[in-house]
Amino acid sequence: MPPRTGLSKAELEIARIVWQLKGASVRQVFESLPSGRDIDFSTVQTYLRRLEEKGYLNVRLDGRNRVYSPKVKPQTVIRETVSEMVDLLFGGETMPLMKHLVEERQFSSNDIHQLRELLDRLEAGSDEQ
Amino acid sequence: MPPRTGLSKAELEIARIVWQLKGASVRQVFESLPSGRDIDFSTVQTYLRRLEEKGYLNVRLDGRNRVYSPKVKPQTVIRETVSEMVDLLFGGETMPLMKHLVEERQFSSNDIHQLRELLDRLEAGSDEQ
DNA sequence: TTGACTCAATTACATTTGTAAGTCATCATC
DNA sequence: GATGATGACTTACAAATGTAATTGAGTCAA
Repeated sequence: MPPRTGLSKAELEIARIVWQLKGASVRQVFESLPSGRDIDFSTVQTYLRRLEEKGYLNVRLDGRNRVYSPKVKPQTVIRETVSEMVDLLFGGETMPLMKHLVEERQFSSNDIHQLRELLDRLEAGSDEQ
Repeated sequence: MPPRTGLSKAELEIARIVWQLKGASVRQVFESLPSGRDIDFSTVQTYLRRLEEKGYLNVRLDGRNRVYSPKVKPQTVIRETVSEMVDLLFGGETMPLMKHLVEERQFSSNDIHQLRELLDRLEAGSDEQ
């Protein structure tokens, strides 16, 4: 397979809907757009087609409807996108992003608790190597 | 001022160099490109011009050299870019990104230590409201 | 059986982005 | 004072992106 080329913003937006629905027709995606998001049905068609062309989605025919489903795992797309962003904004270093997030975004005390647990688990599990 | 439009990847790359140098001529930016990054001098010129047009950089003339300096604070650009990414990838929720980062990226035990401290400070300081 | 719809497929088109070439002025040097 | 480097400024141009109109076929209800 040719090296996937990145997703544009609009494509990512649409891909996320397909991921959530775990496969969907153009119409389903169209109808799942958040209310503020006012784009044409045929625009959605275009994005889905491009996502398929780029190798991110599979298509199958259900009668005469195309049903799109994830091909590349969301996990993978997320990893790649985040990685690119870390490179671009922080020269590839994760810690500055972590600091940025902790300092600039909102967390409930429950969130903080969960984060602590994540860190605990990390340390516990970091016995390899 | 017109609402700044987002930065493209190439523009962000160049902007970061200007931030680091805290102001630089085209040539200085050009020479600060990492060795692998092989783009033309005039390409750098174009990116800097666009960054200025978009309102992200200031220019001043030093003799016949243009010296570009940050206009919008890096902090702000970072906040906006991260925010957009969180919206796009995680529907605006920060926690899933935090989990992703903790689970998918590498941290030294010192990093983990620092993160714990950040969280401590957060909780300590979260007395406002 | 004729609209009204729905959908697939194709085509369109302006804007943005990544990248650079061309032109003209200036400066330093030979 | 011709020549080479430097840089500003202008222009270029293909690819990617955001967005949609058009066309044509199939389906359903009246």
